[in-house]
Amino acid sequence: MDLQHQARVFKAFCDENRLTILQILYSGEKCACKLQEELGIGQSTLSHHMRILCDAGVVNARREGKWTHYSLNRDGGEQAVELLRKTLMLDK
Amino acid sequence: MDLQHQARVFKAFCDENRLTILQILYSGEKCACKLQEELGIGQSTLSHHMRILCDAGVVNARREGKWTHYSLNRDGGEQAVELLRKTLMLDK
DNA sequence: TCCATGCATCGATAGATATAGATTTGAGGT
DNA sequence: ACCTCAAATCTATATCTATCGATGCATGGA
Repeated sequence: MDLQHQARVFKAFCDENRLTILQILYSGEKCACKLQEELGIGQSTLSHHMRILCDAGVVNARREGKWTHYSLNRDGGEQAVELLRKTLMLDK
Repeated sequence: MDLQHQARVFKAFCDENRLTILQILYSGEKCACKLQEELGIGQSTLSHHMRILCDAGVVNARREGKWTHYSLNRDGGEQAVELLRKTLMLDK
């Protein structure tokens, strides 16, 4: 088991801004500028959080021209839940 | 939704030492000294991690005389998984 | 091709976390 | 009551993370 990878995935859920981003994305795909506006944070800070969420596999990024649109990744989410179940040895 | 509480629970799984502790506890209840020995960390550091795990509700502490024995908390684990499912809007 | 714009990356900094050593607390044992 | 020992708490510090501003890098339009 790759503990480092595991820790990296769960870090996606350790920050209040990232949790808020997930909540916003539940209502559908959103542009980066929209997320930045709703959170009231700097552009580089949002980019930092989106990278962590994408790396964890729970968010998708779709590039369309100049804009990047983000959305929830259901499969990645299911995998994260499964990973937590394994971590806590709740499989059976 | 209390994002702060949510973030605090998931922080339990963001550290490699804490993930290792969970793995060790899967084989059954363990004394603090045993965990400290297996991890090769200081006593105060282990106490710090155990506090985070207990506060997150995924580990139980049982005081028996001078020793404290730690074990996995199944219910707390299930709740953490449920919380993650809610966070990722995977409830159906 | 040059400029404007959206986003990633870089550099710096403040705040949070992990760690260890020292001290305190609490439960036995003498 | 005193001593001993296990574990929590305190204090200090090094590392990590979140944040912002500046810069770089694309893409699209003039």
